Amino acid sequence: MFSNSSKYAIKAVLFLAVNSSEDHRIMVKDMAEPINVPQAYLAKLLQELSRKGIISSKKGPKGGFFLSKENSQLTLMDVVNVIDAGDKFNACLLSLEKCNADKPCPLHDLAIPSRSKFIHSLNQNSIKDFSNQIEQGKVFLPL
Amino acid sequence: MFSNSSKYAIKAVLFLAVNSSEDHRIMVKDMAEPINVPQAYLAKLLQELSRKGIISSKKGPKGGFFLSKENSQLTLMDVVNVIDAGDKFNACLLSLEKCNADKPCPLHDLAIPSRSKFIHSLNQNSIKDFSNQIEQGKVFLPL
DNA sequence: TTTAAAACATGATAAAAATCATATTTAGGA
DNA sequence: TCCTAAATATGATTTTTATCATGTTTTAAA
Repeated sequence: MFSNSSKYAIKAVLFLAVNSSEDHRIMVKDMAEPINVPQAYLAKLLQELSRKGIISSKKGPKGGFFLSKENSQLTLMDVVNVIDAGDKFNACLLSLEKCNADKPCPLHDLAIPSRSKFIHSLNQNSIKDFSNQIEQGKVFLPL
Repeated sequence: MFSNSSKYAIKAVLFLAVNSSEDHRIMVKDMAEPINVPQAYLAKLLQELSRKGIISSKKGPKGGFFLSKENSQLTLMDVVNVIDAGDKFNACLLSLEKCNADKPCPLHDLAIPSRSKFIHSLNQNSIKDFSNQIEQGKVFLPL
């Protein structure tokens, strides 16, 4: 479903959503271990997310990464779209070019309805929504 | 979701289900193009499926691959379990070790219910069921 | 204004997945 | 029996993904 990279990116963004703010930035080296992602790889991912405007950053001493108000209005779909290119969520499960609702492949009807629901949630819930859920103890982080 | 390899394997098995029989075997070179899979790669996959008892084969002239009655009682889950190792269908979407129904990760409840349904269908429907659906024109092959 | 701490940019290496190639074994038919 | 057509076994190559490493730029603070 998700590549390793986008799993890492999601974990990082959720971590920032819960733990960072405009004036409390977090350095790569302080989040790599808590979210269990190799530090150098995480750095690369965070830089890309930052470059694409998904997260914010500040250079130099006391610098680090954080989510702005605007950032946390984005969705996890925005996050994975930056990391994994290509429209993987709308592709046929068997990668059949011709597969569609009219001429469905054998797996289409088994998979698409539930998948659309999932995609919809990814598109509807903002990052902020997720961090709220975490803070309310409805879902859990140990990442 | 599925690796490239298991997509190929599923396509091959469905093709055999519809087109082959105990006494009408099909050669790699005659199925590679119809199902749109590189021939040498397909050969390797078919050989593995055969070795693991998912499909049947006969060597030598007039040989080829086919599904026995028993083979077609297997499920697509059996197919992918042979090709993609590891319990990928029950793993957390974020690969979190600690994620479970009691302490769900933020994506758990969005994904698991629909995913379980899909997994259930993969486990319940036999290959024969799928080829029936194809023959009845309910689902379509162009692979 | 100098120093050091941070992100940033870029490229190198490693591991995994996909693809290709080829020699060996089996079996049908002349 | 011999030839040939097929699967089988095995390994090599390529491509993609994941990971590591290192020099450059920015900026806070002494």
